[in-house]
Amino acid sequence: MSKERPVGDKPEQPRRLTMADLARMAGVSPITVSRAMADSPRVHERTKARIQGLAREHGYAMNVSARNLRLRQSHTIAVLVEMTPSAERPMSGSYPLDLLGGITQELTAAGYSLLLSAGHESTPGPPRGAEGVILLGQGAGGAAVGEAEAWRLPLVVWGAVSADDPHVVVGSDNRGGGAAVARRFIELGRTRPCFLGDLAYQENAERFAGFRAELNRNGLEPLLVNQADFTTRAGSDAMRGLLASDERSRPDAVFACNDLMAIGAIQAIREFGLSIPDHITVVGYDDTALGAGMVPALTTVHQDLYQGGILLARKVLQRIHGDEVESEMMPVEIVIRES
Amino acid sequence: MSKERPVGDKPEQPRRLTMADLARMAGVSPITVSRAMADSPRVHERTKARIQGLAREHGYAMNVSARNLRLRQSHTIAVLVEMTPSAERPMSGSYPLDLLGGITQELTAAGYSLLLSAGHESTPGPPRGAEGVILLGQGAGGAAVGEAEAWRLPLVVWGAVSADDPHVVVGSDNRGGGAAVARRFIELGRTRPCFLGDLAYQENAERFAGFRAELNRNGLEPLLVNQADFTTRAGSDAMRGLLASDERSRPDAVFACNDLMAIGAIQAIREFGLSIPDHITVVGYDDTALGAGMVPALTTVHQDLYQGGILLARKVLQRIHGDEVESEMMPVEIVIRES
DNA sequence: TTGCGGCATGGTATCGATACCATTTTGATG
DNA sequence: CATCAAAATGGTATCGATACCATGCCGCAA
Repeated sequence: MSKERPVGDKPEQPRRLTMADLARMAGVSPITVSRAMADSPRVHERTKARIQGLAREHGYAMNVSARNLRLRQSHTIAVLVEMTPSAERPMSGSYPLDLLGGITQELTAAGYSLLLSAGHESTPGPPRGAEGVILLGQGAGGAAVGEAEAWRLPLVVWGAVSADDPHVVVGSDNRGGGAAVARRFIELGRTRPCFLGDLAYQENAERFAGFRAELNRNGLEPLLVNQADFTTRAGSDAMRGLLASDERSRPDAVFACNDLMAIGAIQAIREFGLSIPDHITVVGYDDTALGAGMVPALTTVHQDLYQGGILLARKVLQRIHGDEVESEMMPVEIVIRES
Repeated sequence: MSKERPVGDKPEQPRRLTMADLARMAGVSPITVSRAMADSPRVHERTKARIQGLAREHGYAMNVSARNLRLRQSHTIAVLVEMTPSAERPMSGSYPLDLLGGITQELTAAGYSLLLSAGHESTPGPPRGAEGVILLGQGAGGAAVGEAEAWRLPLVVWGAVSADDPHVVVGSDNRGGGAAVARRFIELGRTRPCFLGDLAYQENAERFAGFRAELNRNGLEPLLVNQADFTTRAGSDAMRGLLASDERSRPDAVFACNDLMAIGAIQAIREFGLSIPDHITVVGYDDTALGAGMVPALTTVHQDLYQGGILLARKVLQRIHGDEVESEMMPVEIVIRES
């Protein structure tokens, strides 16, 4: 006897297939269908195959809400991205997108979904039903961290890794990147290295720290140009200032805290009539497509952001499963090109 | 009598607050709590306030799965992003991220969540439980569209808008952008315009079409340099080729299909010893931060991607509500700077 | 033939929120 | 004070999938 729908909620749709429907078709009970779909060993292979076949044939899609309700879980991770206008933050370029790629890959592989939220929303609570949170954008220093932490959910942050930070942070090895650049300069025999960038940002501070430490080990002290902006224009301006000085004290090696500034610096140097890399060598950071396509191709520090995303995802999942998780630094690699 | 949990699923957690709990605390029935939380007019203001107060005080968070199950909806939109390695596709930069920003804003405002998926996953079906799909990345031409369409869900695509396309597409007015650049060149009195870009991409083809049509109306015919790559290097190379030709036929105005190529072209022109914009004027497309920060600052065509995201979101929601929806072109605007 | 362990499967209750319909309460008017 | 409409609230069933426990069935040893 076909049951009329006693609840008149939405009589429009033809009502999607349920496990009960499949069960009727296969001549088994709903619970058996459930087991078959979960590939449980408690169902005979023959039955299982038949049911799975039927499911595929009729395009059965499981109702996630029902499953999640029964299982008391959502299989969902929230990713919060602080998307700010671009001018003020170093969050230029597609870097969050690369991270997202890695996160997506790892989460979907684990059967989880990714719920995206933008920062500064009016929602007071955590994104609906998320089991964990990944925070992208302003590192472990910003206000968003505190807010996210208040939700009492497993939290992982992308940013600058520091030992005394209580959060689980994944970030690239900024210090190591700086050191690698320093080593490169030393190999090239440069003696008047210079750093361009704003130390107010934790990441830049780390890069400079690594850079300086390595130089000091070799008896050198870098010149620091604290430049607040992140644009090519900022790079040019800063560089022009340096070039104006006495030839004897003029830098012969410039480490810019990102590719944009490095490109600006290169422009200024060439306009000034000096050659790259003969007179001055320039190294950037980020390995953007832009720097790679330039003439001369930019030497830069590459961070594998996709891999970073994978790591972030893996760590939230581990925290959800109750494992202890530590912060981690991604190795970076200096890509030597023409500058 | 306190009920023991008959099902021994997960005895660990302290079990989150439910409406029934709130109901007990407030001395009302669960259904009243439900109404109060939904701000229904069927509950006395006094009661409503009391219940909402309790909820806030105890940090009550509604179980989304249960709600969605009962309501037969998920309040979730899937966003598919075709994230490809970057070298080959024009999807450079942060443009999908800007779109995502707009989408997020509009969806969360409407009480919907955004489920992010990366392209080329092994998942055969639509993202779990989504009510609609937004496709970002390869426009209405790629393979992903067909796949997404097979899911029978309301679908909206970002890409090149064309009249004969059966899909709902949102994209910027590429043709209009091209025309605007043409008008600019004509205003400046240029007579030998040139277009740099790969017409294999629908968007570029549109830009060229608009550019050419407007020039033709003024008795001019643009030179087309079909360049397959999208990098600055490609821009330089193409430009060097043009500069090598006879001075009489050398272009005096270059429209590059994106900012990167425009920048490359500018580099080549300056290396060649010509001045910008006196000898040759250059216009890009996209209005990236990069072009804006350059010296000389790049004149370019700006598209409001954030607004585009809002539009995409709005259209899926409309389709979900059963409204007829048409494709739409976003207006673009030429930003005149120094090049 | 009888008894028993193990495998395959089914019945029933449950996750938490909400629609439908019923019931109680309130307020207003004759 | 009685009567009735409107307002406020509650009981019960339900969304779809799954955990627990029970049952039916098989073959094999005694």
